[in-house]
Amino acid sequence: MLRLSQLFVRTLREDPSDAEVPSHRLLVRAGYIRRAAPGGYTWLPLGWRVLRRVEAIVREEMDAMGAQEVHFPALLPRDVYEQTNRWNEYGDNLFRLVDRKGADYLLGPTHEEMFTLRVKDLYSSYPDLPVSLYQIQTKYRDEARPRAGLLRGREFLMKDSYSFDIDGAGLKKSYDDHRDAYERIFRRLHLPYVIVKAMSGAMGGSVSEEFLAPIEAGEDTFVRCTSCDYAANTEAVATGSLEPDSVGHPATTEVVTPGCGTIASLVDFLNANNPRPDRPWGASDTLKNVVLSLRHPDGSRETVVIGVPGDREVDLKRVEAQVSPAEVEPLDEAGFAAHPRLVRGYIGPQVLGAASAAGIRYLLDPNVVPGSAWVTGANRADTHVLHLVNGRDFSCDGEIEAVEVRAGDPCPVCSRPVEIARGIEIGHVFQLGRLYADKLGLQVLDQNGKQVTVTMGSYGIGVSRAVASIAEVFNDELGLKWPRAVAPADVHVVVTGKNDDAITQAAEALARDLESRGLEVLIDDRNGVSPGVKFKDAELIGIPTIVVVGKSLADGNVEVRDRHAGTNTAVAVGEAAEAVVALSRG
RNA sequence: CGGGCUGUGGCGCAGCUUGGUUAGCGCGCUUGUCUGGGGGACAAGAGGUCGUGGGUUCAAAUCCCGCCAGCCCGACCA
Repeated sequence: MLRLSQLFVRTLREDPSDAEVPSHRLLVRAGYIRRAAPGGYTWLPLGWRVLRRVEAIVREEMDAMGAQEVHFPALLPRDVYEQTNRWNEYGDNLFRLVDRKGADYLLGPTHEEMFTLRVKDLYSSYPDLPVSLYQIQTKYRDEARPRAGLLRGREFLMKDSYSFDIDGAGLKKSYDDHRDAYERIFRRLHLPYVIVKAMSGAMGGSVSEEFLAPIEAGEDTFVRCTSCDYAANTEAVATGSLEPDSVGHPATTEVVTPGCGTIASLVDFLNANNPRPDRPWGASDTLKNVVLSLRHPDGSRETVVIGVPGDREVDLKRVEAQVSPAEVEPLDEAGFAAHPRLVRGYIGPQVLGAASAAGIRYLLDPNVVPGSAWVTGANRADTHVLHLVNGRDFSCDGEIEAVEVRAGDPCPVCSRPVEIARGIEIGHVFQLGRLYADKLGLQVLDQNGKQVTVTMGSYGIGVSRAVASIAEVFNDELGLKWPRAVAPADVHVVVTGKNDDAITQAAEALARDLESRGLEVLIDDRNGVSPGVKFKDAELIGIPTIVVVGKSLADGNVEVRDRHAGTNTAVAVGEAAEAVVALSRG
């Protein structure tokens, strides 16, 4: 039994000034956590209980799907990460340290290498596979900017698992098993989630999905269909299929457009001097050609131009996800100087293309559909062309998903409008394939006695982040209100009488009764604390069932309050324990 | 890493502009009395390197510079 008179906790009457998002504010205020370091939190007894309950659910479901729990060190030697080049590639987010001998170490941000090498160490033939291993481990990432309390720390608890299979079909099954287990886990946690398609980046062809909890404080933006179940990370979202433009367009004409280096000025100028007969010109009639510089992994640079409708911005993250592993940035001054054919503000596709004299690749966003007509630059200062038709007057070297996605864009599956939402990544499932196994030489003998490279998946759940996400979803103006599956206790007994009187005795007896029925009980047995304070604390702490033993005892009743339903029911003392048990199981 | 704001007892804040008593208020904490169904009252207390290092000055919480930390926005985030 937890006694509030003894419990190591202090609730705060006011919000801590450094906490902004609800989960951070309430977890600190209700005495679950305290900040200990930049991006690091101390778990106080209440918080630690919630974390352990979440962890237990994750563990149960992982075990149930046949994964085996192991535990690696968080402190890892550099050389292993050298072999996969992640010592370098992981960049500044890797926590690095040096021991007394000057040897380099790191604090594990994720453990692909260690698991791969351990499997290589123990297993060597196909009957050993498949195998899925997992751990629940403290992870470290040297985030440039920890924020939002537990939602984005530098030290956090994560369940990471890895599957090892002999072939693609096996990997697919391991992946699906994990995906199913994740769905069960998040359902049990009562954490709403959306599974979104994620970019697999350089691993081309591999499958990756993220589990996002749709909460405002989240830092991921995703797209979901208002009609079907399509959802995707904005980087991975595909443009809905658009009809080609089959309307006949007038022949191309050049117009002199002095000082029209921007889309807005161009549209204004055209409406004033070259009005359309049918409707005013708009930014969406213009073709904007954005010049980007790609930096390839070998260090070489390439200039490319991407054509998008003038009313849209280019989303560099989406572009980067598609040209990965190359990195993308806008072309700088020196870059323009090296390409005299690119007349800034007046760039048009007529002179572009890999086969052109300039030799610059020209890519089009799918929103620039075949047959559509555009106003665009004439590649001479102060001159634009009208009615330049895609396919008739210019061509491209390929398509690229480049524009920022907007609410209302058509769903790639059902063409109904999509919406944009915010979420936090609480899980990620990833078919790694043979990337790590290749680099670390994880091979086993197959049935024919041949060495084959093992294919892998990696799967993560942010356990501490899940706690924060649950707090983010389940709260109101009074405080937290935990789902029963993860609450720090099942029932919170509030004693409003003075010590040693009948009320106290009845409350203590009820608490013991509840405990003997298998419930975890938190009792507010503090003496000399007014009822108002106790009620406020109970609501703030957020245990889903609150039983008040107080003045209604005179009528033989206690009050059973349901924090979620907001109900307050008088129940005879003798029936209270049963009623609470029923509520807790309901 | 860039921009903005901030750092004063456990928590929330005032004081800083214009340097000068013993650094103040509310909450919380301790003791006592009262009170006892919505953060109650009265009284007496404890608790402070004013983030930190340097500088200016007879004198710095206050002015100047560096650093550290926090929050927000952006960049970053397999």
